[in-house]
Amino acid sequence: MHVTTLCLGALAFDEATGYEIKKMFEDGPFGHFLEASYGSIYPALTKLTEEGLVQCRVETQSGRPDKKIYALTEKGWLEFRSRLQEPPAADRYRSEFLFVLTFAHLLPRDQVAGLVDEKLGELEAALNLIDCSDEPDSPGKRFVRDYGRHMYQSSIAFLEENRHWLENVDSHELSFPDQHGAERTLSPND
Amino acid sequence: MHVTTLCLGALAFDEATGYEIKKMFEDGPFGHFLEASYGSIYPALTKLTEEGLVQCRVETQSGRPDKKIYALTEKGWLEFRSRLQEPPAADRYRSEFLFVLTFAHLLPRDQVAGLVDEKLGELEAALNLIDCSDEPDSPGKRFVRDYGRHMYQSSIAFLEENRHWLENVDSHELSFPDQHGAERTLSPND
DNA sequence: AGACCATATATCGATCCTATATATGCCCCA
DNA sequence: TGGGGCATATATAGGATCGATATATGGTCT
Repeated sequence: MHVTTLCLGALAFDEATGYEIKKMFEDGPFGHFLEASYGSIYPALTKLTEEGLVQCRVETQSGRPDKKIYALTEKGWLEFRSRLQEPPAADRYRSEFLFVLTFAHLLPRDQVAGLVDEKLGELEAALNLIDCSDEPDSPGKRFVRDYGRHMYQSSIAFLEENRHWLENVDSHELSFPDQHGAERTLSPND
Repeated sequence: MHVTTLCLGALAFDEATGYEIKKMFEDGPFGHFLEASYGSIYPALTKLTEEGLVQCRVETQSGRPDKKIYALTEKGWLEFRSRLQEPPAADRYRSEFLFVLTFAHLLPRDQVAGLVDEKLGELEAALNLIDCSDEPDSPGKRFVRDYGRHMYQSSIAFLEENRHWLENVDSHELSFPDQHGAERTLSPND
């Protein structure tokens, strides 16, 4: 799904500037499950304007660059509804946290505990952000927000209940294996 | 985190070809939480070879391109352990599924139900894939696998228990609003 | 006073993905 | 027995996207 489609979705809620659209991917309705950078949003808005799917109204400001407020045209509205029909791509989850934990046996115990603590803090903060956000004004928004809260809570619960499996292990394989990783491991018992 | 680091991690398990590394991001130990394409893996392996972090052994084959089997050097091993010390970037979750559901009120009821059904199918398939995979040989691998299973189960549970909030709504706002999305909505009651 | 953050647009370079090219053997189904 | 599709295996061109930075100023915090 192209960034232009995401921008159409953002503008389907209300007219907005590029800056405000970016914030929708942080705090707003798309927070926690979508991201887009200025480097993709601004070119997308330019392209949408050229295609007649959005229109731009300029508000002059002093001290800051002029505000360019974008709004859907009727053509853009129809185009967005058409794109919503297409099957969405598969969800993607990228976690360097889990990547590092995969190699917990190569790290000192304290560091593993620190990583888990930090992740728990992030998850709590994200949960808090959800609960402080505006009340959703549509069933879709509500559903998505509740889904996010559920998943964060579930993640916290798992980490708290299972972290001991990572932190209470004795063996730490810290040496370079003779041939390759799977063949030979070293532990304090060797 | 750079793809080169991910490749070092893959080779920390065992020597492998580029093709096999790619599979590790689908079925293998990194399945479900990391992705990398050929377009990034092959250049990464070339770069790692130039830097002396991995070495390459060629096995000739008939009918297929020669197998290039890559293995960590001791320098690569030390480099990988060093990179594991660095704090991992924040997790990223991208869901076009949730994006579309945010606009559930713009879609026919059947289509919403279809999307949820399809997502449930994907989640069940992913769960099944985890349960069919090899037994993990390290606490880290086991933890990560169990985390994945937990989150898939949690997602399934939420969708089954809450889908009715999306599917049993009456109002569908299908027209282009006069000014912009937030100002005026149409429903059968208007 | 000074540091930093919010506002606001814009772009360069690096990174990464998607799609494709190439080549062949195997399995399945008709 | 033929054909389609899939698995194996490397490689790259082109496009999409991100991260960092530039610019400018007013407000808040210390």
